[in-house]
Amino acid sequence: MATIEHKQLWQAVADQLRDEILDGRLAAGARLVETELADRFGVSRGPIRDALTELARTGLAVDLPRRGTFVSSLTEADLNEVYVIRRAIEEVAVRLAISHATAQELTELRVALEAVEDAYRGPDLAAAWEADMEFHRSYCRLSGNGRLLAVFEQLASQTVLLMRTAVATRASLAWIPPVEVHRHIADAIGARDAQRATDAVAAHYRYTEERLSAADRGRETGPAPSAPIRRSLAG
Amino acid sequence: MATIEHKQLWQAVADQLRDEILDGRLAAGARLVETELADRFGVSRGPIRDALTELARTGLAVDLPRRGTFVSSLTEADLNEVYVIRRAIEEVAVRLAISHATAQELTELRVALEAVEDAYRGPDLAAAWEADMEFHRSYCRLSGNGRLLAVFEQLASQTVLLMRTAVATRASLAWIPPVEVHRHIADAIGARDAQRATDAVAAHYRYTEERLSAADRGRETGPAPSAPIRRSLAG
DNA sequence: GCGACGCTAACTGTTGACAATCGTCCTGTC
DNA sequence: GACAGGACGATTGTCAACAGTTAGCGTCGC
Repeated sequence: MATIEHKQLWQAVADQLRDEILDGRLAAGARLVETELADRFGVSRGPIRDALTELARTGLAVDLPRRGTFVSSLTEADLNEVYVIRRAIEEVAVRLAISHATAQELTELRVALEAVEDAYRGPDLAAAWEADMEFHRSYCRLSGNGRLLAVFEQLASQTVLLMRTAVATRASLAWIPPVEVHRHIADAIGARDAQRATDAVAAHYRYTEERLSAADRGRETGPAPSAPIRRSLAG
Repeated sequence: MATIEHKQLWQAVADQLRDEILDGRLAAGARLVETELADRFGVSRGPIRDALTELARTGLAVDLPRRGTFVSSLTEADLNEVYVIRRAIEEVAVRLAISHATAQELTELRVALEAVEDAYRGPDLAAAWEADMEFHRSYCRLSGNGRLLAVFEQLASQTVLLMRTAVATRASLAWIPPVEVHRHIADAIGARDAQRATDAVAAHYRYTEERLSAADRGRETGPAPSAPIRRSLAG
């Protein structure tokens, strides 16, 4: 059923820019000038504009009217916002997935889980995060609720960006890969135990918060307080 | 603090189209042709395109590449999707609002509640729905989570559209205004009782589902069941 | 020396035109 | 009579240019 995607220009541009933002080549706060990008990609400003609105839609960029588009500078507060919503919708997602996913569909969850565990064993953190997101995406997809999946997608790309900045200031995060929490979620869904699955999701996010707090305590002794990231454009 | 809004053209167009979709002048499935709209609004196709992508983003229209944009035809399944997510995020929203909204901010909730009750007493269903959405929007705003509010906004406009189509096929809905459920939510938040507030939101959505099921049963046997408590859809 | 004003450069918002693609109608054939 | 194929029309995707606005910088007045 793989329909050939006649990719629009703006999609190709958006994909490219998304990658560059997520792997840090485009730093937070960087300005995305339409004319520059148009030159660089060899297309006119139209598709560039479409790509930038797409990035703004997914939260990777912010669009200030008449002023330009900038790579998002996400902060601690943003991280909390994202996790609060992800937890809420994923708790629902696992329940929905349990109630109407076929046994065959549930196997793809285990595949995704193993990919996560493998990836976190490796050295490439960015790849691990992608696998991580793909695992969560799996059961959001299996929920059968397209809008839920869409909300998740938005938050997923922001999550990766947030992890980047979090690790940048708190290197210790990289040493505590979140593996068991994912296995618990997969197990509970596999057993079609709704209550346990919900709890497992909740536990996942409690664990994540705990990791962040622990890393924070470690950071308090060192430099870099969190304040000055905001409004890098005014300075 | 009222900063002057230099409204972009596409925003004005999007607002206008949104109104027309929500009050039914633009029927579900209607085609939105860029050149036509450009003529009608006296602007070029650029801002029209932006407006259409905005409508697509909020779910009021769907964009088929190379084919055009159409007013969304939302179905029963969409209604379920929307309500599932709204329930999930609103349960969180009330808890957040309780934990960090000032007493003064909570008063705006009561104002919104009274607006809802007044509106449902009147004959204008569309206005009642808007007031209804504004009530829910209040505590989503008070949650302090901007992304949560953004997700709500998307779903809110779809909700209004869904109610339109639901009433079109099940007139009996108009006779059962959902008033008490809102008061329970407001009361629980006002008392800063997180558990009761969460339960009240859950009850709200159970009640809504019940109303829809009841209307469905009424529809299966024949048109309009009796026992009217309150009157009148559009008079 | 410090703050306010005005100028300049750069960029976005908007426009109209061109080109590629899709749906539709008509025709011809099986 | 139904279906495949081709031409036409309509509509979107893309492009290049114009106009208005914003930020930065220098200059003037105090």
